[in-house]
Amino acid sequence: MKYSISEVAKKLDLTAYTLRYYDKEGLMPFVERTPNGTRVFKESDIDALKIIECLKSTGMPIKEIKNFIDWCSDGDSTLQERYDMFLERKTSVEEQMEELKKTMELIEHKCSYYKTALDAGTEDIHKTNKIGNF
Amino acid sequence: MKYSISEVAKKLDLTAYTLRYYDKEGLMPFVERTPNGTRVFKESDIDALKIIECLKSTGMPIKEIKNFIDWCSDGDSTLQERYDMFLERKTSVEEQMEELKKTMELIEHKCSYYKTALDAGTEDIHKTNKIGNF
DNA sequence: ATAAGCCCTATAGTTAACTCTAGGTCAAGA
DNA sequence: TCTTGACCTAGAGTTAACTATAGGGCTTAT
Repeated sequence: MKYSISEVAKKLDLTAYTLRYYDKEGLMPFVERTPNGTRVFKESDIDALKIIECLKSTGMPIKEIKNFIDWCSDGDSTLQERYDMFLERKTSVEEQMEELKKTMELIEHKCSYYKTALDAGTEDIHKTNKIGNF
Repeated sequence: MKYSISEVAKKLDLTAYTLRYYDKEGLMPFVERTPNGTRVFKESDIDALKIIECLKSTGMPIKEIKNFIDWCSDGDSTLQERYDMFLERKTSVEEQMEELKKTMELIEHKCSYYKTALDAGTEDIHKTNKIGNF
């Protein structure tokens, strides 16, 4: 099955602009073209784009994702680099999860703070203790 | 206890530039000044900045954080808005956690993919099945 | 009293990741 | 044939969030 750029954009919830931008940045060297230059995406290209989106969602900048794509093109000699990169991504995601957990605790604290204030009709209910007055 | 802008920057792992930028964007209307204009931070200002950092870490843009700060200045009439905002943040963080979990699964899959390839010395070990060739 | 070191404002510059416009090609339908 | 609509490139514009510079003011140590 083959897809046009706008079909892929819809599938991945991106715009065609974004996909062309990724291509320009060297993230999609594998996508083939018709003789007149139109991009033709195959199933495996979409899989690769899903990995790219995955890496992006870990906060990895596009230039670093390009390194990975280049390594992929370079073949088996870069297996170690790619393995190390994913291990590093794993660590990064773990840290982000920890960070989010802490954020969640503060947010939940604020939710109950405002619930109490709302029930009382005033924030003054909290003003007796010194912390958390925001 | 009072603090200078650079002391606060160090405490919160930000730069003085960033703090002045926040101030310019209206995030710190509560910070007092000496007669000649120098900012003087008190403990409660630092607490407020921690909340701002917390909101920022949920992905909230500075302009929306400013809305919240404005509501805080407006007093009890905005308690509902502030409560709703934190509930919304809570939902957002929950979604981000879900997203990160999915990301983690893919990353871990890639880790074992590359571990296997590395042990075999070649990525070809995976080439028999059609998916996941990246 | 003068230089160092911190503070200030206003404003310009940077970076990442898009997002859009202009100008053009090509294929299919009325 | 001619128009519509999808595709293309090159390059300009946008936005958020800083980051830095220029020019100036206090305070403190030599």
